[in-house]
Amino acid sequence: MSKQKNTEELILNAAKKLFISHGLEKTKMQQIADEAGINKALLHYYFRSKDKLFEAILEDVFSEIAPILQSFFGEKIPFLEKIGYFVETYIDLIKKNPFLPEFIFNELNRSPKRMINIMISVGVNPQIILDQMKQEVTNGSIKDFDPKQLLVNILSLTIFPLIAKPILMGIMFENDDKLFNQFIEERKTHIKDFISHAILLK
Amino acid sequence: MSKQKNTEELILNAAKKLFISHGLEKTKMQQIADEAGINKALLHYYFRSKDKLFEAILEDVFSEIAPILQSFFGEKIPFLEKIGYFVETYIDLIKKNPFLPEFIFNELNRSPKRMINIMISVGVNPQIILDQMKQEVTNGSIKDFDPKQLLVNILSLTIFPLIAKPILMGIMFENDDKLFNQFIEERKTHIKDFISHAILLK
DNA sequence: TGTATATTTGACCAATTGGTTAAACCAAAT
DNA sequence: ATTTGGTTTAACCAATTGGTCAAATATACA
Repeated sequence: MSKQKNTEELILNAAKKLFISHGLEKTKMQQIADEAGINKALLHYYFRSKDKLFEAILEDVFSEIAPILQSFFGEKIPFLEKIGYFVETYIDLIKKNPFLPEFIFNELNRSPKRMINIMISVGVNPQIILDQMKQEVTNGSIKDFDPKQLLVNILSLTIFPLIAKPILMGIMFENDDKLFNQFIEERKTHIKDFISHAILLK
Repeated sequence: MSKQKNTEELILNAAKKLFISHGLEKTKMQQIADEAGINKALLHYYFRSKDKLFEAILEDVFSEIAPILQSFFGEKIPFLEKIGYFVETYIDLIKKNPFLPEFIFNELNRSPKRMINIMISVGVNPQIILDQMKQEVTNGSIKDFDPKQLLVNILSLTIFPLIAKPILMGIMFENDDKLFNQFIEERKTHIKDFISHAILLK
């Protein structure tokens, strides 16, 4: 079977797999060709250069992440629910794509401007959620913390442990993947609890 | 002037500057030689290979960070003070060496085992601070959160914003360095406040 | 001064890598 | 069957890069 799919898709799949797990510079055009089972020149035939191919992958990856970011930054659901939902969907996304955090982080430092543009084009606009937090403060439902600090706290608590997986694994979980996964799973509720205790006015 | 210092130090300084700001693979031996004002072959004369040279820099960098980690993970000072001290010294360290987080993070993903060994050899042992937290819980001075979650929270809140500087700058601070620095400076007290509110029993 | 030892240099090498090109292949239309 | 157009391939190229080496230079020592 697998009568041979669309060659372009063959390339995209191979490139995605390798770019995400090894990054831009460590992934060689020859590797992508091998992974796709085709000739190297074909890569240049379909996509002009390595950079163009990489960019195609970037867009593809971000179209996957976009909905999560949009619901977090944009939708008008209650604040604490929003946090819980964000933590949960983000963690699940990373579980399915373990190399995503490193990939995004590397790309972010390689060309920040491009990434920021993608973020913005995908609907990331902190103003809405910042306003929402200010509202909650004047409501008297949460303590008077700087909304920007609060926003960064949420992102930190959610994203950092996944980025720092290797070091945490080595130092706190004896390199046991199961233990680490359980820890992350528990985090889904812990982060919401922790933030609730920190900001809720009794 | 500059009668020419010890050649070895010349190399180490040049290599440190370039490795830290551009990473291992993007830094070329020729660049290091140019930066040091010497011939490329001399690099191989003093340090056998690029890897050996890089390792020397790694050790150097970590000897700078070691004291901070040791006082956080090791010393027996009161818990909240410890957090405040850690946040403050860590942020100040990064302000002096802006490329350190990216450098460490990259190296961490490049060869986690080596980094973990360095960490351990430098005195990072989470058991002590975890025990300290358990103690505080049984004391009844802080709420009954899982100490591991708490530890990761502290690290996340402190380290993540510095790692994520480019994206935060672009999305929340209009790429204004001054604004961002002020935000980070305020974080020194905010993190301690935030954690206090979250874990302290009234 | 002459000689051994350590340092420095320029030229060179082999491997890797992104990219190019001319020719071969193949399916559909004439 | 032949032409035509897109597709695929093998061979090749130029640039980069970590590393080597023999010769040159400086330094110390007798």
